[in-house]
Amino acid sequence: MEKNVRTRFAPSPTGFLHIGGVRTALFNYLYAKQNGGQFILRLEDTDRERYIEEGVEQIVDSLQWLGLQPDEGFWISEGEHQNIEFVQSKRHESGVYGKYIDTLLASGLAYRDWTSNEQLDQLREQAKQEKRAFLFRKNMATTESDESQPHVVRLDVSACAETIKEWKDFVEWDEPVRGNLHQKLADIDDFILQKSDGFPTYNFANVIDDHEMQITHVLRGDEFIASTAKHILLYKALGFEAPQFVHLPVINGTDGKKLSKRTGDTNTLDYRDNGYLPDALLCFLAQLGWNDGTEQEIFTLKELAEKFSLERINNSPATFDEKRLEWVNGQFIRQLSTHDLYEKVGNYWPDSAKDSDEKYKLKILELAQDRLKTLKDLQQFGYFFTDPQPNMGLIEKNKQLSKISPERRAELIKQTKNALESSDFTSEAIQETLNQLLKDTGEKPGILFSLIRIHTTWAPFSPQLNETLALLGRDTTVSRLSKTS
RNA sequence: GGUCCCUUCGUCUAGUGGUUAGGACAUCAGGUUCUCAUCCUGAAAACACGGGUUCGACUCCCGUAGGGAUCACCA
Repeated sequence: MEKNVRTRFAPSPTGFLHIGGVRTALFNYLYAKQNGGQFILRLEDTDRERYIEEGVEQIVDSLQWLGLQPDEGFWISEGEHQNIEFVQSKRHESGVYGKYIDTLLASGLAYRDWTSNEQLDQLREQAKQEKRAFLFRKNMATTESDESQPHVVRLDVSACAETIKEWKDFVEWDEPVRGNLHQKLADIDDFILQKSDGFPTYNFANVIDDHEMQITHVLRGDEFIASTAKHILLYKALGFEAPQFVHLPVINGTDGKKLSKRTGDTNTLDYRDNGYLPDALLCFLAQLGWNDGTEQEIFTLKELAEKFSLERINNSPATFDEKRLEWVNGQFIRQLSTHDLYEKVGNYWPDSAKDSDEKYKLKILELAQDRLKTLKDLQQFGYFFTDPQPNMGLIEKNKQLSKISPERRAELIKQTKNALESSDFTSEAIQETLNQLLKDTGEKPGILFSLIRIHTTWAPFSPQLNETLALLGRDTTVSRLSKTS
C-alpha cells in the first residue's frame, strides 16, 4: 500500500503569482488529486523585507479563480483566511523552528556565526579572484561568547558528512524523469539556517515544514535543483525522511528567454481580466512540460488529474506561446453550451449591453460563440445594442465598394431597405429577400452584402448577414439603412 | 569562473536501435453562395555539431557548441 500522497504549493507573497507559479501549483494539485491525497497551500513569508501585503490576497484570488482548491492551507475556502498553521511567520512566532535549531546546535551539526556582512563580502571577493565558488566553513566563522549579539546559525556540512555514513562523497537522489542526481558534499556551503533577525531561512523552514506537514512529493521549479542537496542533507541531519523531489522545467517568455515584464511575466489575474477561461489556462499550462503521449490537445481539469503522471513530465524548458493559449481558450469556449457560456461571460459584455435582456444576449452569444477567442472579444459586438457611428473608412478600404459611386450605393441601400421592410424577418426569409435582391440588382454578393453589413453594423466584420439582421430586427435594420441612405 | 541541468519543425510536443520522423499552434494556399471567425482540405517547416558503439542511430556512449539554473542573513 502506497502511503498517502501529500503535495504542497508554497508561494512567497513577494509579488504577484505568475504562470510559472500556476503551473507548479497545478502539477502539485493534479498529483495529489490523482492519488486521492491532499494538496496543501503554505505561505512562505519569512522574508520581511520583500513582503507585499496584497501578495497574499493576489495568490488566493488567483488560485480561487483557477479552481485549484487546497485541502489544507492558509486559505481553504471563502471566509477561511489566515489559518496560521500554514503561515511561516506565524509558525516562527510559535517557536516551531527554534526547537529544531536547538537540537542541531546541541548535537554539533550546526554552529553560531557572528561574521559580519562586510567580512562575508571580502571572503566572496577573494573567492571570485581565485575563480572558485565561495563556500563557508566552520573554521571561517567568527565566534563570540555573547549570544545576545546578532548572529546566524549555519549547518556544519562536514560534521553532517561524518555523522551520516550513508554517503561517501556525494548527496544523491532519484527523480522520475531526470534519474539519478547528485552533488558533491565538498561543494555544499555551510548555509544559513537562522538569520540574524531570528527568522528561519527558506532552506530551513522549507524542510521543517515539509516534514511536519508530512509532504511526500515536492514538485517545484528547476531553479531548486541546486539547493536540493542542502535540503536532503538537512533532512538526514534531523533524522527525517526526505520527500520525493520532482523538478519541473522552466517556462520561458515569448522570446524564449526567462519570463520578464515584456515577455509574459504576467499577473495570473490579468488572464482572467482578459477573458481567458481558467480551465483553458490550466489545460494550456499542463502541456508546457507534460503530455499524456496521445494526440489529445484539450483536457478538462478532471481528465488531467486522471492522466497526469510524473514519468511523463519533460525535462527541457518550454516557451510560452500566447497564440496557442488563445486557440485553447477558443476551443473551451466552443465546447460550452450557450447557456454555460452565458454564465461565464459575466461582465465582458460591452457597456451598451447593460439594459438588454437575457434572451437577446443568449441569441447574440449563439452567433458569437464560434468567433470568440477570449470573452473579451465580445466587446466587438456593440452594434447589437446601440446604433454604431458611421465610419466611411470601411467603405473606402473595401476594394470592391470603393469603386462604386456614392449614388449607386445609395440606390442599392434604398432598394434593400424597401425589400426588407416587407420581409418576414426570420433569418430564412431575410436570406430569400437578399437572394432576390442579388438577382434584381445584378450585383455580386461581395458588393451587395458587404454594403449592407457595413451600413447596419459599421464594423469590419460580423456574423452571417441574414442572422445578424434577423437579430437586429426589422425596425433597427430599416432605421439604420434609412439613416445612411 | 565552480557546480548542476537542458538541446526534435518558428512554438508546444510524439518518438526509448530499423518510421516517408507523427500531431497541434502559428504561417501560406484552397473550399464553406459577403467580411471576420469557426469548420474542412492541402503546403511549407525539425532530430545543434563532431566522433564513436552497432549490420543499422533522433534514439546508447564520449566530446564540442549553444542555452539555462545556482553560487544571498531571496525564495
